[in-house]
Order: sequence, then C-alpha cells, then structure tokens
Amino acid sequence: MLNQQQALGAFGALSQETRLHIVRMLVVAGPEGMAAGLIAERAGVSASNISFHLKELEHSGLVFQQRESRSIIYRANIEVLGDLVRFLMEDCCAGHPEICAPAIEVAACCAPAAAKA
Amino acid sequence: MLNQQQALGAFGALSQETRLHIVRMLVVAGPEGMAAGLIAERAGVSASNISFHLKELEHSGLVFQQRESRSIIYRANIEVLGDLVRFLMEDCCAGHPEICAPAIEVAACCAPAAAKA
DNA sequence: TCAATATTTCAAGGATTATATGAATGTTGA
DNA sequence: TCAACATTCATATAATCCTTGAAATATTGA
Repeated sequence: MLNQQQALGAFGALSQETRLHIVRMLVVAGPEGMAAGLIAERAGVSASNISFHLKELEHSGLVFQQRESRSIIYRANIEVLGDLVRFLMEDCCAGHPEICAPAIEVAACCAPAAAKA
Repeated sequence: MLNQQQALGAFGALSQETRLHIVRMLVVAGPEGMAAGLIAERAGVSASNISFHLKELEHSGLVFQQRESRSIIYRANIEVLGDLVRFLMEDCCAGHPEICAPAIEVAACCAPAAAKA
C-alpha cells in the first residue's frame, strides 16, 4: 500500500508531459518493457533528458529498471499503479458503490475478463 | 474522454497535499458532497485557501460545485476520475490483460458488484 | 433593510522548484 | 581497446506555486 507522501510523489511525477508519455508507453509495452534508448527515441528527447525523467519515475515507484546486456530495460510497476488508483478511490461513495458505476469501468481498460464476467 | 493536457492538469492538481485530501474526502462523501466550509474545517485550512484549492480542482475537472442555499456544495466528478485512470491504463500490457491482474483489482475498491461478477 | 452566514476574489509576498543542455563518465560486449 | 548504451553532473533558465489577510459578493432570516 501507498502512503500519502508516495501518492503525492507519484501524481507529481505523472503531471509532466514526457513522464506521462513514458508511463503510458510502458503500460502498453507490458512485461517486455522498453530500453531507455528506445523510450528516448519514441519520446523525442535527448538521452540525458530521458534519463532524468526515468529517474524521477523510478524514484516515485512507478517504473523499475533492469539491466539486460548493454541496455537498461524499464517497465511500468503495475502494482504501484493499482495502489495509486486505490489510494484515490478507496471507500468511495460512502459504501454505496453502485453510485460509482462510471469508475467501475476503470477495470475494463485492461481487463476484458473482468468486463465480461 | 480526456486529452493529454487535461490529464496533466488533473495529475498536477492531485500532487498537492491539501487538494489530494479534498478529492479523497469528496470521493468518500459521494453524491452528498461537502460544503466548502466543512471541507476547510476538515482540511484545517483557511476559507480563502480552501477556495483557492477548490478552484484549482474545479478547473481540472476533478470536482464541481453547486450552490445550495448559503452553502456551496462540492462533489467529486467520478466520471473524470474514471477517465483519468483509463487514460493512464489504456491498452495495458499490449493486449494481454491477464498480466495486469494487480491493476484489475482497482475496480474492487468501490465495486463489490464488479468484483463478485 | 440590516445583520449574519458562507464563500470567493484580489493583491502581494516569499520560497523554491523543475526542466533542458552538453560534456564527462561508467558499463558491457565484440 | 573500441563502439554502443546510459547515467551523472554542473549550469543556466525560467517558471511556478502556495499562503495570507482584507475586501467584496451572495443568500437568508429577522
């Protein structure tokens, strides 16, 4: 679980164009992740700049890295992303979740299984 | 749906202690909402300061207001909160949602119905 | 209409924070 | 040892962001 300081850090990290773009790319990339160089290329920024932003994201827990040969692969931390959303939405609607229907679809974005069920 | 600029604004709004606190309180309050004065009292800040932060949140679309007699009632905009999460998580895991299991539980925070189903 | 309640607006001060750049450095593998 | 891939660091720029208090606005009841 996330405490308030961590949530504030995470939201702050997501409030910057390049970083939001990175996280969204890594969410799509999934477990394969992306090398720092590829991220920089796709984001259209310099190597040192992407490194700066990746460090910010890593510091906030939203992504993590792993060296693979010459490249450093970055991946989105799905657990933390989920925790962040829960931190924001917990105990919503004072125990009357039916009211939160619009938010329930949240899961549908990446969970056809849940949507079908 | 949300565009990138709106998402950046929303995440920025959420990256401040008082504002994050406000949104979380309003999520719990649900459709009843809370009067500005009560929000200020609970957050422990001045009237003019809460007004400043409420305006920021309203500007970002995360909350909306409605006058009710002498009070101005604020409510969380659940649709926008859902859109924000979808903006972040869409197309996750490159079409292999089973990998995103930890994020799927996101819905469970306020949707027993969805969790059961 | 006057006073009380509830909230917003405005001006101003103060502190610091965030981002981009380029050169230098570190690590890995051929 | 060289080339590829990334990070670190110093520097410069620019830009907010938040808080406060006084005054203004809107609503209601006496």
